[in-house]
Amino acid sequence: MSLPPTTGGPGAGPEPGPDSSSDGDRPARPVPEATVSRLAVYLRVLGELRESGVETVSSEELAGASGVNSAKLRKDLSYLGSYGVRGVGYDVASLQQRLQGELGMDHRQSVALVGVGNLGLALAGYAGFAGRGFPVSALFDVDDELVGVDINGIRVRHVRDIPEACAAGGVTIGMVATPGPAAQAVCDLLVQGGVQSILNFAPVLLQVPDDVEVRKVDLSVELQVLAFHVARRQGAGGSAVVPAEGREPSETNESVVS
Amino acid sequence: MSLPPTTGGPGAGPEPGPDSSSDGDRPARPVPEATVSRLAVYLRVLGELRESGVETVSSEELAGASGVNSAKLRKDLSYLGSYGVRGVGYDVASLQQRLQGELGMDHRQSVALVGVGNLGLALAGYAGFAGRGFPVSALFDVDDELVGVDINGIRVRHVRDIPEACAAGGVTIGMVATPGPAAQAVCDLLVQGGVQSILNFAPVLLQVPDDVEVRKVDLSVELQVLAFHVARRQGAGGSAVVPAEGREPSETNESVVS
DNA sequence: GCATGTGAAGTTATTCACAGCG
DNA sequence: CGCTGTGAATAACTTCACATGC
Repeated sequence: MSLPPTTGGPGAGPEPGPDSSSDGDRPARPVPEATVSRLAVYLRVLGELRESGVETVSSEELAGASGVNSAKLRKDLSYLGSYGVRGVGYDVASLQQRLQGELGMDHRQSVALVGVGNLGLALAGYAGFAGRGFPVSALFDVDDELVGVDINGIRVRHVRDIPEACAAGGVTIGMVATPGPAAQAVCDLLVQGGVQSILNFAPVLLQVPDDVEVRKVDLSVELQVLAFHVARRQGAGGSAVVPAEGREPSETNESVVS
Repeated sequence: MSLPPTTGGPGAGPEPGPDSSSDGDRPARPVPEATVSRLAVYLRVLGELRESGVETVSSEELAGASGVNSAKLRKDLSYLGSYGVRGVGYDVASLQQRLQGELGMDHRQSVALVGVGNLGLALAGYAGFAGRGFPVSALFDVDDELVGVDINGIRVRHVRDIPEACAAGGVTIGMVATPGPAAQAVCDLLVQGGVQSILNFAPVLLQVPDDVEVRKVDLSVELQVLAFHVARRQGAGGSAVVPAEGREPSETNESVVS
């Protein structure tokens, strides 16, 4: 029960070298993690601009539409090299292409979704995925009622088929939308199938090998951060608490997706 | 088209003083933003520990179960004051209570959800919300097919009722799960209804007054960050790109939830 | 002239390492 | 003696401000 946290090694010490992959070439251009998330945002905005027929944008404009300030945007883009023209701005089409390349959109990304319950169904049907280059191409569940059912033209398969199906289908990204208790087992199956990137919606900490990347989306955490700010605004400073008429938080904590 | 970004002022210059609010009292305990998100995670883990009958945890254990290192956890908790016992650890129950207070769980949090489509339905039924103190208490949509329908015992109302219903129901948090183009209008209605915290699932940047807090959950961005790491691993360093057999990203970009 | 690209300064967050207390 | 709480050191990220080049 005391396994090491996400990133770190077994506990020995800090990692030996900055990059252990055998490529050996360039120091693998260090794009800061914070920058990567924003690149994805810029890419969407560029898509919208392109549809609107805009051919060129300044850092100021693109930044404004992305919700960041222009200096940050320029610094972010500078990690990819110079793709702007001084005194003019950026060419929308070519910057878009550059970002797509950088964000791995030139590799085919194949997404598998495990857990076709409440949330899973929504994710399976989420137009934003297919529309942005991440078509969900495989569905899995344990429920016999669901296995065999067609959703958006994709047949739900049993989770036991995950390793084989993922390996065969070249799945690069797995999404885990199962109840918490099932998540780790499912994750292991995905890893077994060669999946190296996992988006986890289950409220648990997934344990994975060092070469697998996990991102977690925790909706309750998002709400709680908002609740914090609500409390901050209303309750002001005090430490004493208002009893919140007639209802205590109580220890209810069933957790987990449906 | 050149509205100022989220936080900053009109753009004149740096703010005059460190704190311009008129409270004047304590510097309003500065809990770092990054810490707040983690407090929510600790709170969940504490709930699980409590259910397991654990009465005391060390920073090491709690940190491990939360996916952070122990120093960070201790520093995070230190912003709330000393609630641990040296040489022993933390009392699970009292720490849980303390965190609940800090995260606004002692105020009643009432959540309104706008957009009962694909994703909205899933969110409405997400057990994790109700179970963790965030019951969705109001549903809204524009679709006449949906208005009037009962979902989990809650009747869907028309979006035009948002201002009145939110004000009357004391809604503190609004969730926007509409298609992108509708999001801003919906957001305005929520703000009109007095909602000061919004969780936005639509792929657009919401424009709100300074006293309203918005958090954005963008699933495509999450996938793209993962895709970036996939590409980084496989494609290695090179700048030149593999044409990805037979399919270009193309300019398809319909975006938006169903 | 004008907007990019970038060193340098500033800010925020993480980690270290150890004093202090039960 | 063990584990918390925290100042100090480090690292990551952001913002500033201006040289650079079209």
